[in-house]
Amino acid sequence: MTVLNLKPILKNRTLRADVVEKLKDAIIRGDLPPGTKLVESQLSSLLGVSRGPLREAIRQLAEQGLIDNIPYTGTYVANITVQAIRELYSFRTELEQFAFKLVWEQRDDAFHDELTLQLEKLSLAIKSDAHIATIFEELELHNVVYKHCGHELLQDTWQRLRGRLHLYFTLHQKAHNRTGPYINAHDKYVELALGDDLPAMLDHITEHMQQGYQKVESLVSEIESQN
Amino acid sequence: MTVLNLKPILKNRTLRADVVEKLKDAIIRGDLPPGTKLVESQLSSLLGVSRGPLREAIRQLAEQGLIDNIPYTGTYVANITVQAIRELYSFRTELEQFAFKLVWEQRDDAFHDELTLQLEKLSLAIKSDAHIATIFEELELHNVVYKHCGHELLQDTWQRLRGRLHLYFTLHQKAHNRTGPYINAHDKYVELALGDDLPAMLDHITEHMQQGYQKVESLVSEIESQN
DNA sequence: AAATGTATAATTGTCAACAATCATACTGTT
DNA sequence: AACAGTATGATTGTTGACAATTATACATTT
Repeated sequence: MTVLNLKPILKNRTLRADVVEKLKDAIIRGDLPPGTKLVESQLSSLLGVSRGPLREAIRQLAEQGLIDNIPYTGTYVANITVQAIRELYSFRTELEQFAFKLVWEQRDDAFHDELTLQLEKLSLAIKSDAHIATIFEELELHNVVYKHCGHELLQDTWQRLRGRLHLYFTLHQKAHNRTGPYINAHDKYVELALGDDLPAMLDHITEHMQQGYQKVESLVSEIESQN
Repeated sequence: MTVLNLKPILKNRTLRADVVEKLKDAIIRGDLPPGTKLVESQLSSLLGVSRGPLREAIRQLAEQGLIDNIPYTGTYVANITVQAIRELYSFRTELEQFAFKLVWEQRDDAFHDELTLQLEKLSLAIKSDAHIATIFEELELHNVVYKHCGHELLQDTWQRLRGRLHLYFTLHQKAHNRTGPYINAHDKYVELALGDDLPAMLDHITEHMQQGYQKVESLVSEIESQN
């Protein structure tokens, strides 16, 4: 052999998986706003793929809740509703409290280091006014906790939420040209996460999520005024 | 018009949806045991459908976690692991506690009636030794709570868990020829659910789930002994 | 005999044509 | 003019054929 073929390892090997990734990114980044109709023939030619794999990708994303499909009628980027945002934040609160209860007794050096590193990355992104990066790094910070729980079901559930959360952050950022978290919003979070007071951590999560909700609340009122 | 055409309302109108339903049922009822390889050509001819819709159905079920798909290799009914069962029960505890916190202040007559009715159905199924029906009715009982929360995200998450839970119950029943819940196991549950003591209800859920886990624990040890 | 390489068969991935359904614009009727 | 009915076009659903990949069995080499 001449060279190692790393493609199977580094790249998604099926067109379907590529399409899922690309579509998900496009939605999350706001390139395909909520409500956009996704016409199969257009999308398939745009992505250079036939309709077969595209349709399979659509099934996956529909199951993830990022798009809505109505048989014989069409596929649409999932609409944002006030209820959906509220539900996301209340559910996320429960999920993350559960995550901390699980992770608390098995926190180790790796957990400490990753959390600290991720906080630095987030701070840097905020300071640099790198809005898109800021959204990503904030989600990555919370992801550290879920990753260390050793609870696959919780992890999967979090991943499903993460996509929609990312979308809300992006839309909010686009609408107001300012990103979500303020500079010190996560300092106390990490401090408590590495401390000894679990009840205090759980309380802070409730508070943290409410603050997060406050920030996207302007998005909520805009949606409400559209009716 | 001669007669109302109710087909579009009562029936899934796409082959894909039919296949999803049929495959899900077959897995949940234990007709396709965990680990079974699902060969597309075989399944499609068995179901009288071409491979297109079948593959789309596979994407949906894979996203729901009922089957595992390895590109270019094959699709398998998801294997049961000890970890998966433990995770399911711990996660379910959190989920149902959240559900009761949500529903508590908005319980009404409909909630009361449905819960009572469902308890009767469950009791009848148990008394009649209707094992398959018993599994269904027990899940339906818990479903009443989720239905009344008005929280779609929670509801969706519960539905995803429900399939796997149903499968575990079925496998346990098949292995030991006895069904899960004992005759009075849900009496206290419903009594507390209709009462005034939320903390007591939450505590009972923890206990209830632990009892449920005890019942399928024999399934766990069997799986473990297979290694 | 064990390990390596190769050919074959089985299976999955992809595609393009065809059928079924829906939405729109148009026509005709009251 | 408003409404119902109809025809047309666009879009989704379905199918069978073809390409790419993998796994198995077999042959070859050490």
